[in-house]
Amino acid sequence: MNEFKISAEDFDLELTMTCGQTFCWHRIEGELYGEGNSKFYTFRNGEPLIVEQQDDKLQVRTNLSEDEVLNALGLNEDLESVFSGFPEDERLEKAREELWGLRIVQDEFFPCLISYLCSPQMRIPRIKEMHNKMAREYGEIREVDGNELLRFPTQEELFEATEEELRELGVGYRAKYIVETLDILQEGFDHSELDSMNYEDAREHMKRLYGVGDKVADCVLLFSKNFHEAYPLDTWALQAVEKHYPEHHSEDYDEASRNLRDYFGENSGYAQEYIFHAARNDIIDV
DNA sequence: CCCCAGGCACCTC
DNA sequence: GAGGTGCATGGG
Repeated sequence: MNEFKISAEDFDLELTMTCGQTFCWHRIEGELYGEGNSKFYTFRNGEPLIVEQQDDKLQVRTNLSEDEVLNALGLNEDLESVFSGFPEDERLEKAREELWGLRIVQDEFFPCLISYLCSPQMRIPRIKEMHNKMAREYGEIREVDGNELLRFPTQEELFEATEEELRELGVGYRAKYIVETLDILQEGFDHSELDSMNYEDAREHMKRLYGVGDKVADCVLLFSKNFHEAYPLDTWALQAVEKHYPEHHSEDYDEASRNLRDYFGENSGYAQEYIFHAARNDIIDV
């Protein structure tokens, strides 16, 4: 594997990996949502990618290109200009101070989708457990530098899983979401078609997948398809909106989503991440 | 034992 | 299209 450094200003690797947006990255030595070192890995196109932060540089081991690494970590984005595009906003400003360096990753579509299919009525650490169990059972354990790295299964590999087997892994009623969605994917659902769509069409297209509603569609579009205007509205996010942005709140998902995208603009997904994480960490109250 | 968790599909009306 | 309901599993 190649080894190189890339500059990573305005970037907090630890925060980005552990804030709950991604289930596709893993901590080497330790649990992702627990204690451990500050070295993380994932796979892209079956290639391992290992990253460690050293101040404002990243130490990288991979055969992927530097561009692919930058893209995976959301580093090909100027964080300052993302924030300068937001309206003046007290809570966002506070979240910015506390969480500066948090970036939106770009995971691979398939593992991202399957993780979020598991997310309904589930706590974040347990979604991660499910992701890891599927990786162990249907993916690959690859040894790199004496570490056992988990590669999530490909679409074809996971297609072999039955609903019953998945239930035995503990994913509950979400097993049906996974097998039904895999059928639709195998029948020719091509996620690259999303790339040429506008956001609202893309969200509707995503909802053709079984188990994908507005919220899951938004997460997958935001964290794997570069739709930074997507503003995932889960129970936390919606509570925060109701309390702090009552003028944008609505019980209707589409309406609230439109209000928030109108208010925060083309990078409203970044606003969501900062506000969501701040709310969950008592930086701003809900 | 009860409650709820980063919702969703499906059924009424 | 709006509103109600069942859903697997584990932890508080």
